[in-house]
Amino acid sequence: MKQPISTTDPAAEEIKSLILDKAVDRFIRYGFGKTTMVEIAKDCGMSAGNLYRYFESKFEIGVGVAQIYISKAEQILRDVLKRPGLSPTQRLEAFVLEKLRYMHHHIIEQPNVQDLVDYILEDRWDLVERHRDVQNSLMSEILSDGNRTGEFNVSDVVHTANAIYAMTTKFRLPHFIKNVTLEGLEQEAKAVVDLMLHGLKG
Amino acid sequence: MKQPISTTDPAAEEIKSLILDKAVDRFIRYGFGKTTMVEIAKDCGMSAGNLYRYFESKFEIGVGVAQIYISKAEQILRDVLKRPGLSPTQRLEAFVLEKLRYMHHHIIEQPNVQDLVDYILEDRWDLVERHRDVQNSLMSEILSDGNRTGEFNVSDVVHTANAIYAMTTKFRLPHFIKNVTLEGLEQEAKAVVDLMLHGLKG
DNA sequence: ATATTGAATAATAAATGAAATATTTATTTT
DNA sequence: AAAATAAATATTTCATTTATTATTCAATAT
Repeated sequence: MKQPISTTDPAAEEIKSLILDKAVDRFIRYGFGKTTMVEIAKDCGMSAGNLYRYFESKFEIGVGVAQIYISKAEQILRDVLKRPGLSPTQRLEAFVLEKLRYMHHHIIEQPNVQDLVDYILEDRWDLVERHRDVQNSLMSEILSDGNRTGEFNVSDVVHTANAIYAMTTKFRLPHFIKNVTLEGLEQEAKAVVDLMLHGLKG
Repeated sequence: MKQPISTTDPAAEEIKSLILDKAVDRFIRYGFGKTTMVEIAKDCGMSAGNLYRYFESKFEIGVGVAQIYISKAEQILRDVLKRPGLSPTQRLEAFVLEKLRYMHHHIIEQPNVQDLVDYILEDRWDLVERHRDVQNSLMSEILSDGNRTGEFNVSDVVHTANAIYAMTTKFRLPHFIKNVTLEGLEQEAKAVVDLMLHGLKG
């Protein structure tokens, strides 16, 4: 088993980006399974064999594409934290809704990519965990901020961020997002956020 | 297409029960796919063709078995509502935890039946919806009771029961229950229940 | 007449082999 | 030497056949 070339070489990094760009175009149009290494290579103006100097396998190209989509989602969520003029409460709701909208958009508009990401994440639970950790870390910031302003009263922000993540699981699962309207889902998500804010006793 | 005999005939009802009993034994041991109609018929002391006087198809036998398992779950949850000496808060937590334990038990101890139920429910969304409605109706009773005692302050019990159902989705999904310990799941479920009780502002 | 059977048919799943594709390696180019 | 190719090999996929199983139905028993 031959290893790809060093990832620290800056020129190689550009070629890897090119490959991911061309691959993603194919994956969007035809899906991961229907895209061949020869096609990706041709789009990049190189031979199929040469792809293996940059990626260990077709699967690893898929991993690269999935990581791009995960990174985009994380960027959107980071932007929610930077959005000016929102109270912690509003920020928390926006956080949940933006993730829901991102998922819904890709499931509806780019089902092939969504299928690819799901397929990759089946074998790469570590990426799911890392993405969860990033989200929980961002959520912890929102909770800490709420504590600061007095809006929240959360004793263990990390523990609570985890509980919120569990509570909002449904709004990250393609199975529950397909075949229903975004509007209906948003209403349901808002109800969940409202309940987690005020509690049954409030 | 020949229809099965009338379901109001009491003798026929007993035979249908026998068929479901024998079928479930096979499904538990060998799974739905590996069980043949001839085997079920032999266990019942009849011919395969005769099964069709009682069930339209093998799939409908599966539906019958799935309904039994769903009914059992609902009975367990009804029992939680009758359990004496519990506060509404404790009842709510017990409700969520009992469903989780029932799911976990079947996923771990009887994976073949769990697979069958999942397979049937894929094509019978109506059964999922009915089961959800039953659970939400029971949860509404718990919430109303909490309002009565002053423990809860829920303005729209049905709406809130729906939100609780959404919040606890994760604890009903085989995908999230496999490969983790029941103890860990229970802790997570308790954290979710605690958060939905007190809210972030409490 | 009703219930049941067992053979006949239809549908499904498993097995096979051929074609396509991923991956490796020997060779050529830069 | 490093980079890339193109041919060689190993896997996987896909269509086709074969076998199994579900379902129907004409015949038989109750």
